This record gives sequence, structure tokens and C-alpha cells, in this order.
Amino acid sequence: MSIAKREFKVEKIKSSLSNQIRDRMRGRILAQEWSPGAKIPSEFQLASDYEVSRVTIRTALRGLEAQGLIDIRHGSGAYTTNFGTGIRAGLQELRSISETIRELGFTAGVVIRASEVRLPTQMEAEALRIPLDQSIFYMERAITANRKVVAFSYDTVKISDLSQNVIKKFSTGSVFKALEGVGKHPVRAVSEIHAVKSELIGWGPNKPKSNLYLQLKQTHFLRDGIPLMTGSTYFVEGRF
Amino acid sequence: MSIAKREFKVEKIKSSLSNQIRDRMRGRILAQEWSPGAKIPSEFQLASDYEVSRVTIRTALRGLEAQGLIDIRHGSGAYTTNFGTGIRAGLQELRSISETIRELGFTAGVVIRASEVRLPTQMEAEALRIPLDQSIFYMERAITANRKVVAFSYDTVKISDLSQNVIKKFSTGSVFKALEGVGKHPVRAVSEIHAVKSELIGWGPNKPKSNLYLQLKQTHFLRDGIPLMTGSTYFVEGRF
DNA sequence: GTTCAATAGTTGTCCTACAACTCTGAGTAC
DNA sequence: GTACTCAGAGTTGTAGGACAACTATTGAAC
Repeated sequence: MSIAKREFKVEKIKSSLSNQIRDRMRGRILAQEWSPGAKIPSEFQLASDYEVSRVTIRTALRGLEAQGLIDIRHGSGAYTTNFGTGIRAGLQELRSISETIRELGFTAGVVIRASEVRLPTQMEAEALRIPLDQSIFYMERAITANRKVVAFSYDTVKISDLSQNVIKKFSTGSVFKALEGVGKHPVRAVSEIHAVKSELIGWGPNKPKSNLYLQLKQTHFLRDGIPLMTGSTYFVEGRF
Repeated sequence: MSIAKREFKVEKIKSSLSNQIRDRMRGRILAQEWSPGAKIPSEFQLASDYEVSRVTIRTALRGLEAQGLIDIRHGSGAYTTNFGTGIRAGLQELRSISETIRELGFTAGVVIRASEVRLPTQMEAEALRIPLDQSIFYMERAITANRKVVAFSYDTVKISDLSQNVIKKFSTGSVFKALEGVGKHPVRAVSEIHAVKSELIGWGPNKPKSNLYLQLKQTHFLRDGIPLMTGSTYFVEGRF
């Protein structure tokens, strides 16, 4: 009797109702049932569709938001987040690198090697969806933890409607903070991750000998899907 | 007037109450306020502590769960997920690689090069927390998408209480499926990611010339914190 | 045309209640 | 003593209703 019961228990790997619904909706989103960036039905509608309570739907939606598949806006609705490329991997909530370093108990720092306003390259213009004659702000930085360089970053910011003041701030502190100050708060990023080996990436006295890096290639978007910033951060292998 | 209003709006980047509480609790967890794996207060308790409703607390806890910081168990409570190492980066909900490949619209396949039962190395024994004389199951595989090799994987599974039958199943299909069949369902993994360049990793006719890989080093845990499987998956640079 | 106010629609939070599950410990049978 | 059963307390999951806070749209007033 007790054995039979235990055997039965093995079969039932049922997850919670809200997780089941989350996965069903995940499938619908990945199957492009709603066009990219489109608004999905309201919580009330979904609740009646799936015949569950609004609480259950909310829990499922929060899960999808955490997976980076939708964007929930208070008072407006939930929208699918299919930005630009077909690459869907690595869409996550943003967290600045410096912040992460501090959370791990280290002291975060930044060294700026170059910063300029110039015209975009073909690739940059494509990523930011701007014409080739619209100038951008470009920056080369080294990010340190406890005074050791852990990453080199090359970033391009769209400055179409940013004041000179804001641009100045980029050089002094966190880019994220500066953007927040003018209400341009990027909420999502599409990332690709690569392994690269090149002599052209690192610089300065702390340039690693191995030339092995973990490249995090990101484009940051405002929540309405407009790209704002693009670039790559190269983490020095073994230091982070 | 309208300008002033707009300026004011810029200042107020207030997030929702539940997200504020989520971030406050995130800080408490990272500050090790609760010992690793410990149970955190119940939803009722937290609700009265923070003076908000249980719904708000639940939303915050779900967020922390999505970030991989806690593990919520129905009927029991929420527990911090500080497994073993001090490395906290990359604790996420599990999703099998094959599953991901299929979701992206490709055909997933596996080629097995070797599989054997043998004694663990020092590192493997440490990761799985077993004595050096307790044998383990070892496997070398190549993972394919649309018949192209995208990754090579080297895995070690603890088999202390697995039957020969289950072990056989490893060779035929998904490791995850086989483990689920016996009620051993890994729920979390601690991961490290590295860039590596080595000739010793790839094999077979599809061995990449560049020898550049993205190494995903993982240890999978049951939800009670017992390690079950450890190993590395090497993604061929540029193919995934 | 611009601005403003009203309005409907949507998500965020609160409350209460109960279902489903886990864990523990007292009790029982052997 | 040991193993098993089972009730009960504690906790998370789901339900339903209500209202607050926010967004987007519409239409009126100027």
C-alpha cells in the first residue's frame, strides 16, 4: 500500500497552476501568436479565457516578465518584447555592472580612455536605427573591481535629443544614472554572448596577456522599443 | 506650468511597492542576513513587518525567486538558495539545452561519444560532495541543432541511489527526462561562464577549427541543496 | 490648433476566505 | 523499541471582490 502510494507520487510532477499557464502563454508568445510589441489581452480577459482567477494570471504574467518575454505597464497593459533581431536569447532585466560589482562586496571604478561625438559606423547606425549622418556619442572605458580591471567596454549612445549637459555627465559617472536623470530609462536589453581572442581589445598597464575575453554584446532599449545604446563589454577571462 | 509638471515627472522614477520591497529583501539576502539555505519569515510575517498586504509580499518573493535568490516551496516556506560556493552569479531556473534549441525552431539531437561508470576525480568528488571511492556516471556528448554540432558536453552524475535501469536511459535520451522519471528533479544550478581556447574539447568530424568555446560550467542541485550532477558544456563560438 | 477635463480601461494593492501542501509530533500497533 | 498512521498547526496557492493609481483616448472649451 505504502509502496503503491509512493510510486504514484513519482508520476505526479505537476507544477502550480500559474506556472502551467505561464508555460502555455510562453509557447503562444514564442509562436508569434501576437505580433512583436503587440499588446496581449488584459488580465481580466485572460482570467476568463483560461478560467482561473486574476491572481493566477498575474502570477503567470510576472513570470513571463521575469523571463523577459513581456513588459507590463501599470495602467496600460502587457506587451510582448520582440525587439528587432530574431535573437530572443538573453533578454533580461537590466542591472548595471558597477552595481553588481558592489553587491558582490568589491569597490567598483571606471577609467575612461576616450570619449567623443562622431558619426556612426554602418553597424552602429543599424543597431540604433538612425541614419548614417546622425552623430552619436562614443566611449571607451575600463571597469575595475578593487582597482583591478575586470572588463573593457565600447559603447555607443544615441544623442539625438540629449543636451550637452547630459553628455558631459557620461564622462564623470554612471551612464545609467545620467540617462535616468533625463527620464531616458532603458529597461531592456538584447544580448549576445561570445568568446573572443584578440589583441585589439584590452589597453593600459592592466592589459591581460591571454587576450581571452567574454564578449557581452548588448543593445539597450527604452520600453517603447526604441534603441538607445549599443556596444560591447569584454570581460577579462578569469577575473570576474 | 506644463513644463514644471514635466520636470517634476522626471524626478519621480518610483517603482511599484512590490519591486521596492523586492529590492530591499534582495539586499538583506545578499548581506547574508539569513544563513545559506535558511528559511525566511512567512508571507504573513513579512507582510506585517513591512506593513503591506500579503499580495505585495508574494509579488516581491516571486521576483526574488525569478532572480534565483530564493526557492519557494508550497506548504513549507521560502528558503535562501546559497548553494556551496560563494559564487552567486547565474543561479537560474533550469531549462534543458535541447528544449531551448527546439523552441528556437531547430531540430535538436545528441551524439554520445563515451559513457561509463568510474571513480570521480578530486574536483568531481568535491562538486558532488561524495567520497573519492564512490563511483559516478560519466558521459561525453555532442549536442546538435539541425545536424550541426553546437556544443560538446562533459557531465558527471551522482548515482549513489540510482538503478541500473535509469543509468541505461541516460544513454538513450534526455538526462533530465530520465532523472524526472525517478523523482530526482533538479531545480537549480550554479553556473559559471568562461571563454576558453583549447584543442582538447571538440571531437568528431565537426570539430571546429577555431578551438574557441564558451564554457558553461554547472552544478545541478535538488531543491534540498544536494548536488546531483556537475559538468561543463562547451558551446562552439559562432554556432549558437 | 492647443489645452484641459472627463472617462473608460488596465494594472497595483488590499482584504478575506478557503484549498492544497508540508512538517511535526502524539498516538498506536507490532 | 520500532515503524507506521493520522490529526493538527503552519505555510503557500488560488479565488473573488473592492478600490487606488496610472494610461490613453475622447471631446469640449478656449
